[in-house]
Amino acid sequence: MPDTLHLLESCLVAALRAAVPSAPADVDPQVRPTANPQLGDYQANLAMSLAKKLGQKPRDLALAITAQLAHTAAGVVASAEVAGPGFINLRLAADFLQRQTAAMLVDPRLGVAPAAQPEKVVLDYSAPNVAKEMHVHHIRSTCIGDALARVLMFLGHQVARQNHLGDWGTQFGMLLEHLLDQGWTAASSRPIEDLNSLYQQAKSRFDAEPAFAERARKRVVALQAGDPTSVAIWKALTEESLKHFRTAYARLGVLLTDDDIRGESFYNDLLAPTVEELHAKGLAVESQGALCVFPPGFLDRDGNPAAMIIRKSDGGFLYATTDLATLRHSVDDLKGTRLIYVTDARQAQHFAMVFKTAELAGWLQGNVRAEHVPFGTILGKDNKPFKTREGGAAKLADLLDEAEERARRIIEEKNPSLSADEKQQIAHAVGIGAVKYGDLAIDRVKDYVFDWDRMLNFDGNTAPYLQNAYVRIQAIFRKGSLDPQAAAGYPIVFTDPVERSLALKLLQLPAVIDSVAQALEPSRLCGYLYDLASLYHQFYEKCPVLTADSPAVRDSRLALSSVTARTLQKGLDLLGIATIERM
RNA sequence: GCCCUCGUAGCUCAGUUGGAUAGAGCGACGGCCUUCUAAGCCGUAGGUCGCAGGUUCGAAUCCUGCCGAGGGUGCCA
Repeated sequence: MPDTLHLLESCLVAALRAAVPSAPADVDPQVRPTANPQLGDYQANLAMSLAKKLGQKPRDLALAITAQLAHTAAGVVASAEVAGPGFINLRLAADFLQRQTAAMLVDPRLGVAPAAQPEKVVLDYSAPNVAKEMHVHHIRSTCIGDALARVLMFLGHQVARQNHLGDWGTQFGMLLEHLLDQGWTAASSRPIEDLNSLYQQAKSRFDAEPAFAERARKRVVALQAGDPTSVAIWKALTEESLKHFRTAYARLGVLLTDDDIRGESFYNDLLAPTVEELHAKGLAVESQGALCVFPPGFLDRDGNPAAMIIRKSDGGFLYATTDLATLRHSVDDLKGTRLIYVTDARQAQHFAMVFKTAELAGWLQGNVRAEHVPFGTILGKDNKPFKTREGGAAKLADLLDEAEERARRIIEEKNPSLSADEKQQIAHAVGIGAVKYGDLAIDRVKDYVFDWDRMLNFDGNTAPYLQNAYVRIQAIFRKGSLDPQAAAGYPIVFTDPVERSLALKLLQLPAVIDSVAQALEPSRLCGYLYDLASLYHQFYEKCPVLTADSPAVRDSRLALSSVTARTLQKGLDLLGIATIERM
């Protein structure tokens, strides 16, 4: 099926070219849904920005374009009116909308065309640290990255998920040294909770005992050189951590598997060659005993060129080295043309320096581009970074427990007759979904306040609200003993304005998905799904389905319900959130 | 000091890359269930879009300067 927005755009460009033959063919007609439905379905704003270039008055140009639309948009646009300084307000033909929606109903892809030019995307996200428990903050990279992976894959891109575990480097020196002091061997094993506190002990000693810190630094070098004892314990720690990560990922319902693990240790052998090449190219120079790159455009606190250290004075490597090696691997070995890094906004300058260095080194060139996808901090009610009541880092597992427990209590109250199994399943889908959606629905780059009442509310832009819209549709089909699939092929007719509004919204799905893939901003999909669910709830109030006035209207409403359900389900799936049959 | 991000209703947040009269939810107030899930819908109240300039047909959105918050700024990541 032709995409509604693209179709309108080509109608507008054709009308422009018919009205003004000298107009450029690649002009953006600036077609978008109107903010105010009273004015029309879509508006085209090209006349105002183009008028000056073409030497015409905006309104005259708009009128000339409008006159041509009768030919170029026959059967699609029912009316086009010029308003204000030169807006062209478009009202689409009802039968066009009805046919488009019916086509969407039978299309397995819901009208979303695969990308014209599929890309190899290397997507770096999640990246928890070995020997530490996952904490609340990890939901950000993990959920945002996972949603982006799903959207890009749905558009037909090849996505290489990269879980860049923190499994190497300075912190392991201190942890290993501390464990060896305690008599650890490779056979020692402790659950992740204990490792977490051992790590904290090691950190305190590192900060307080210079002699220990010195041994810890030497231990890093030993580990990186392959010392058997160090490596054996390191492997045991890693395996224990992987168990913990697998549990967390399964619970969150994200795509990541062991196959996606590309920890820092994976790049160990690439670090020295990367440094050597930068040195050979004259980009890295020695400064105060360390090897540094000074990418242009960055200043330190004294106003001097800012250093990015790629080799410490003791010979060790830092995360800049690893990130540069990772980037090269992504380009040279994985053949990625779009490299995406989903990390904390605090690393923005670090990545800007890494990308600039990679450009200068010739590793990022041509159609290959690297993008940092920054996100803000999760805050508590006190507007400070989210902590437990005791002031420690809040564990992700505890948060998810509480989410499911809160959801379970609400279900118990609202729908006590469900079976225990079903309550548990619903509590899981609703609780986890609410937390993930709460994270995804907010403009990525902003800090946000973690608020159970916002996330688990059944009104407003929340996962439960969307899940409930889906559940209500399933209830209709269940009540009528009908298969939602059976509605495929039913013609759609509008008998109430809300049906038309619902169809218009449904047909905006492709544009929204494209926009998410381009801006790497899942909240846009959330906003769309919320609008859609809200319209469906209005439809549900005003338009009885099973008891509609005629069989034709009933079938049409079944069709609208069916395609809405599929759109909600697909949209939530792209966000990594489950739908349920009852709640 | 320099650089980056953010500042929208009492609270939590949207605002389709510059479009028309800035929208939701919570909280407050008032309606709607013998009828497909009221886990919903409808209505009322609530705004100097941090402040001041600028750019233009048009600015919450872009530019400049202030104010405020957070972050970064060489041997952690």
